Amino acid sequence: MYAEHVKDSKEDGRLERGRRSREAILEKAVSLASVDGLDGLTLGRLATAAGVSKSGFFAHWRDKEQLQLDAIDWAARQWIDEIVKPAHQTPPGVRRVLALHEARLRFYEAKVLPGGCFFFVAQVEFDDRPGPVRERVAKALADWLGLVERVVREAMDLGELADDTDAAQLAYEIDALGEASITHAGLLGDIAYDRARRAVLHRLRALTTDPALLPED
Amino acid sequence: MYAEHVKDSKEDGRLERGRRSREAILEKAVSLASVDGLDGLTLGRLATAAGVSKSGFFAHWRDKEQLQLDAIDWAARQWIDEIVKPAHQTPPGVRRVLALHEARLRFYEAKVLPGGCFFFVAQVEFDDRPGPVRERVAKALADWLGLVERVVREAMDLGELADDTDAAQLAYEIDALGEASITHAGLLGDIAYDRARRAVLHRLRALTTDPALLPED
DNA sequence: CCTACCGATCGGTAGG
DNA sequence: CCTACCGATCGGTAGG
Repeated sequence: MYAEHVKDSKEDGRLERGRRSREAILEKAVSLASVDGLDGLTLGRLATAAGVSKSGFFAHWRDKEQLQLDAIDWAARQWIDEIVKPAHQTPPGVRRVLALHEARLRFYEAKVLPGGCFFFVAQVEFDDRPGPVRERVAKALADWLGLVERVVREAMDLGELADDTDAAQLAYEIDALGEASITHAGLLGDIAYDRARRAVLHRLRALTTDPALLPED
Repeated sequence: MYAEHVKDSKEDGRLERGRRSREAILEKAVSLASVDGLDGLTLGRLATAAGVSKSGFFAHWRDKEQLQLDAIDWAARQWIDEIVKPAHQTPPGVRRVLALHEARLRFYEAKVLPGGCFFFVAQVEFDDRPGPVRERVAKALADWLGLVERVVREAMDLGELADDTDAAQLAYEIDALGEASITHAGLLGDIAYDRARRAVLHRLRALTTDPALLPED
């Protein structure tokens, strides 16, 4: 770290410029891939969108697959910053379960990414294609489901959800109801987001020991 | 019709051969598109898979978009034959609602299409891309949701589902829970199909006036 | 010898 | 339906 800093100073901020360039390219890559997918994302269009030359990529990434892997990591950090962290401002328990789902739907509705969700597109592309990209996408999905499941268990431990709640099953349902809202909203209208919201709210109302913790419809 | 028949006889079955070739190509197209999408489907690979030359397509279709539109129609007929019709052997009511969902999951599990579901991939590709393909995909989704909703209303009319059931909301939830099972199963394992099955079963058990109509877990 | 790029072009393949 | 091609663009790499 120290060595890097010294070197960077001597060479007039080249490393720092490189790092910023890299982050800017990844942000564009995630944005474009949310529409066209990780394969539909071409280096030529990404270069144009990021304002660099095509060959400039190969100073940062060996090949397209390395770019795809780093884009997944960038999108995972965005997911944490934009969805997981805001939801953790809500107190633990059944309200935090709902807050996670609603933060996700707001992320979609606000069109933070033009295609709605990077991970959804990546999952559909790579669910049946072996390789390191698939493994990274699978890990991201498992991490998200694991997080939802832990927040559900927390609510059970606090006595806010019934003891016999199947946490993994509920995590699947919450994720499914959220995922489908993107394509349904895109094809049939924004009412899909309300459907996704009410589906989980009603599910939680049926499972909670204290309905007063949850909002009305 | 009569004129076509006469012409066909005269020309030694050419029209009939053309029709069969067309159907065989569409079947391959839907199969390949279920994995790589309607855009990922390239004419070169489709030609090889169907055992025809690339230029042979242009005897049947003006351009790639025409092929995509016909592939959607072919997949819609397959959906009716493989899912809707079998489910209609179950008596109307809450049991038929569940039968529709389970027929769909069996269609996925049996890998009738190698990618699982043609429509799911097409929806994700075209939900944010204007044009005639998008309109056809949107219509297919609306038709399916409309069918599920009508079967739900039928169950309400028969007194098997609560009077205050929101049929369109329930149709959204059933579709969402089914759709997500494909990517979840592909990335994390077949348990996703069981999760999708149990989610809808439990949802219907909570809404039915006669739990004896539904199976145990 | 390093980095972060540039303009130009490699061998192949896309839809038509 | 075939061979034979087109304009363009793909992922990736050359020298400077």
